[in-house]
Amino acid sequence: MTVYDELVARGLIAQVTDEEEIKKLINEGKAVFYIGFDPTADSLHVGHFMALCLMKRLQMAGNKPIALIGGGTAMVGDPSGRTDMRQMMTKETIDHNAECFKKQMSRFIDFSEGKAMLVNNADWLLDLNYIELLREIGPHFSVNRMLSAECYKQRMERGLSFLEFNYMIMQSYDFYALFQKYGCNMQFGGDDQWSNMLGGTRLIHYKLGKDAYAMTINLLLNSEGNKMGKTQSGAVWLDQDKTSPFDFYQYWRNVSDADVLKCLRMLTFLPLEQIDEMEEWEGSKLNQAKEILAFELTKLVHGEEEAGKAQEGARALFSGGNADSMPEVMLTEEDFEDGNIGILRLLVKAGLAASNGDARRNVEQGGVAIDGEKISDVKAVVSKQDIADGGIVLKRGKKKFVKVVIQ
RNA sequence: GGGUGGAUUCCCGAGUGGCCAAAGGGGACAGACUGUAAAUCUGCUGCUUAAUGCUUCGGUGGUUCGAAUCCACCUCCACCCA
Repeated sequence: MTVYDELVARGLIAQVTDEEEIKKLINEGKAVFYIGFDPTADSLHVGHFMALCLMKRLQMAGNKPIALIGGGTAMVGDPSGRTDMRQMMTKETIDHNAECFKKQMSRFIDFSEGKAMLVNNADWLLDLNYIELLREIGPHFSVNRMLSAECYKQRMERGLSFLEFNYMIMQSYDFYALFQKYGCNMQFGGDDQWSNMLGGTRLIHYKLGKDAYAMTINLLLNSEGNKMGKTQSGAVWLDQDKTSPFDFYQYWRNVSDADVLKCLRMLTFLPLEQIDEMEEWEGSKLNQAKEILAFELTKLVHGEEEAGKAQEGARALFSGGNADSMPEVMLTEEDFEDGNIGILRLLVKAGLAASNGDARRNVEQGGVAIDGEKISDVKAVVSKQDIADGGIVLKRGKKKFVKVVIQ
């Protein structure tokens, strides 16, 4: 099976500019392609992960990836598919984030011996001269066409600033610059980037009379049509200090039935035949597929050891037992009064409840347990000795566990 | 620059002087049922408390016994006109 066919079979490809040509290039390992990542946070998240996997797949097939960090484009902010303007970020924040991205990326992509490149568009965008740029590429962009682009649709109702409107031009310029500098002939990106990417191919065509190609990958949506990789407390990060391997594992362990196979295909490197077999699994057997998904992804992001720990921890916990690898919370002397701590305060301290009121509610509704024993009295107290002796497992709801220990 | 309409709790959105910690919906959270899934049903959703109390309706001042609601100024947003 060729790389291209595999990408199709995994449901990754959304749109392409020239299927035949792209197929040929990447199957023969002749593509020099880039994917842009705007450093809008200090860690990559699941959305980026998909793109990194794609890079890896193509790199393994002999193509050369260029990871572009958008130090320049982040100064502008991509309005695609957004309802609100992004918060403007300072140069310092962007630089810091770019550094973090760099570190994380090198864990996935092999940058050695010129097998891949890492560049930052701040290097060429920041020094552009306004009038020069306008005269050089301005004539090639039709405002009418830009305004009709799908990615601005939502913004046409709520307002689009001139700053953000220029994002497409910056991204197009990137492609144009990379094409000239490094012979980059292809751009990949999320499907929401389609119009920005077309801008680049068009610019290259007008300015240089050459052909460049673009391909988008499907966004990872769940069966309800929402973007995956988001929780109520924010994104699922690849940085273990922001999302622990255990939480990362749990996120995938908990995907709904309807989404497991899709996630396995799109995100893991498991052979397609193996995934196809799982198609037959029904009912509770699908739970096994979720375990595989969670393990595989945690392994890719945090390594096999962490993945193993997360899996064992989760298994032990959900089969009613205790576990070593779960989030731990330390209490100090000041947290106790007369050698005791109230259950409500304990929940708040452990980060399992937002406030005393929240904690109270959870206790009253029967959602709190210590070492497997339900606590139904909001006035219950836990003594220091009980915790000191090996710690206790505090549970809120069905899936939230914390090990409480004393410093 | 001129005009009009807006800003309410996580989101949408009602409320136009006391009965408002603020309807309704969504989401989130907890419980039941399950398979750490989905669907369904129930509860719950500012902080604090034993009761009570405290802080909130874009901002700042004001009127009033009493303001999310009335007035003034300001900030921001949308639409129309230039």
